[in-house]
Amino acid sequence: MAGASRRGPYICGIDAAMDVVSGKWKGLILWELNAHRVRRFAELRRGLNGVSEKMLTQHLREMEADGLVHREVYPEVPPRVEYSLTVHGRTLNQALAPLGAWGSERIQREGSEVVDAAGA
Amino acid sequence: MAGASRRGPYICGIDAAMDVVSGKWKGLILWELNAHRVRRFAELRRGLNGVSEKMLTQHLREMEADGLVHREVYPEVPPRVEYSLTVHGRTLNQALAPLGAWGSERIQREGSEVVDAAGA
DNA sequence: CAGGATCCCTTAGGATACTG
DNA sequence: CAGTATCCTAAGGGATCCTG
Repeated sequence: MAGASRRGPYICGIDAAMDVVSGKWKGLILWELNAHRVRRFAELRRGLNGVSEKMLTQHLREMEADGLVHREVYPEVPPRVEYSLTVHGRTLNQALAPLGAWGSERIQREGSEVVDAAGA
Repeated sequence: MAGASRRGPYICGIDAAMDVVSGKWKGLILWELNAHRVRRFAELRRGLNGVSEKMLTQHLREMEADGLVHREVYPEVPPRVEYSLTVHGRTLNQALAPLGAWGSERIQREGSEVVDAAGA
């Protein structure tokens, strides 16, 4: 599968986590599913403004394979599929929180000087 | 510049943080510099087994531009350059810690069943 | 509605050779 | 030693069309 996770031998935890999170929309999908608990395909598409059907499907499938997302199919017509986070998805979201905070701070001070506390 | 950070408008903190961390070796560089405090180019290369000179330079330059890494050049011969983390680099490392822990746990249970606590 | 299939473009990543 | 320059491949991402 194209774009699937490596699942290869990892050097460290960051490595393994990044492997699972890398992908243009995965962070947002996590965010969306965490905020709404349950979302349908079309709802997610609207939430992730600009994502193509292919990419959304692909990311969703990878995240499902990685055990982050649960996919519930209702055998109805018209078809209905609901996505939600698994417990792993939720713990990942929590682990991501500090990083999100760091990023937010970074956005705040965008443009200000960059400190240097290197060797000095 | 190829592979440079977007620095574009970010949707959320995760987005901004991921932008700065994405890159095959950045996590490891952060790790190396955090562990050793100061590293020379060749030392980093050895630490990051398999990285090419080009990629190491490229990543280092991007991280420098992002204010994560400090580059100290000693005008000697033979040339000597020392890399270290800035305070931003160190806080990023701290923000990354929970994610690293999550990834480590994930590696541990590799192969075990993937829980499903979705809609149920 | 949800998504599979296909084609195409852009980007990340890497090998190698050369230089201050 | 610490890069820079160049070339190449692989993977990520996306548009569009088609189907259960």
